[in-house]
Amino acid sequence: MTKKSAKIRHWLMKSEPDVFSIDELQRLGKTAWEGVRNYTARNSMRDDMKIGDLVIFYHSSVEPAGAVGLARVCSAPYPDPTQFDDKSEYFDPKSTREAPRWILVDVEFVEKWGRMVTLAELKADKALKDMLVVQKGQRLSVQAVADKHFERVLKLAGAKPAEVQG
DNA sequence: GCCAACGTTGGC
DNA sequence: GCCAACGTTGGC
Repeated sequence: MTKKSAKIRHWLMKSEPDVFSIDELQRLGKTAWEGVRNYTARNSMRDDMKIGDLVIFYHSSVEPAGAVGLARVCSAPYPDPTQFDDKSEYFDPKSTREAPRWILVDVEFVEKWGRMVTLAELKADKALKDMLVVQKGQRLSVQAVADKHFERVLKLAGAKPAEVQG
C-alpha cells in the first residue's frame, strides 16, 4: 500500500514582538517556541505539526498587529524545557520530567515580508472572513490556517506562493 | 489602560 | 461534572 506524501499544513503563530519578534528569529535562524501554556495550542504542536509545515509569523499586542512573515517547523515535538526551570516565568510546578505537560517544536526563519499585513486588512478581506485570527475574541496563539487562507495572506503580502518557498 | 472574551481552576 | 471565580489575552 502506497502512502501519500505528507501534506504540508499551514499554521499561524502569534508572538508579542517585544518578547520575540520575527527580526529576532531571523537573527537566530531558529528557535524553540517556548512558553505556550494553552492546551489547544500545545496539542497542535504535539499532534499535528510536521517538519516542513509553513507558519505565518504574527505580531500580537502591538499597534498595528499583523502578519509579518513566514517560518517553518523544523523539529519533532519535545518537552518545553522552561516548564522545569524554576527561574523561568514559564515554570510549571505541576509538570514532571516523567510526564511533561508542555510540548513544543522548533521553528526556523523563512522570510520577512516587505510589509506587515495588518489585522485590519485581514478583517477587511472577504476571502478571509472565516480565518480564525480575524474572529472576535479568539486568542489562540497557535492555530491551523486553511490552504486558501494561507495563499491569500501571502498574496496580500506580495510574497511568493507557498509551493516555491524555501 | 480598559475590558470583552475566553481558558483554567477548584469548590461542591 | 457543573459552573463561578479568577487570570490572561490581545484588540482597541
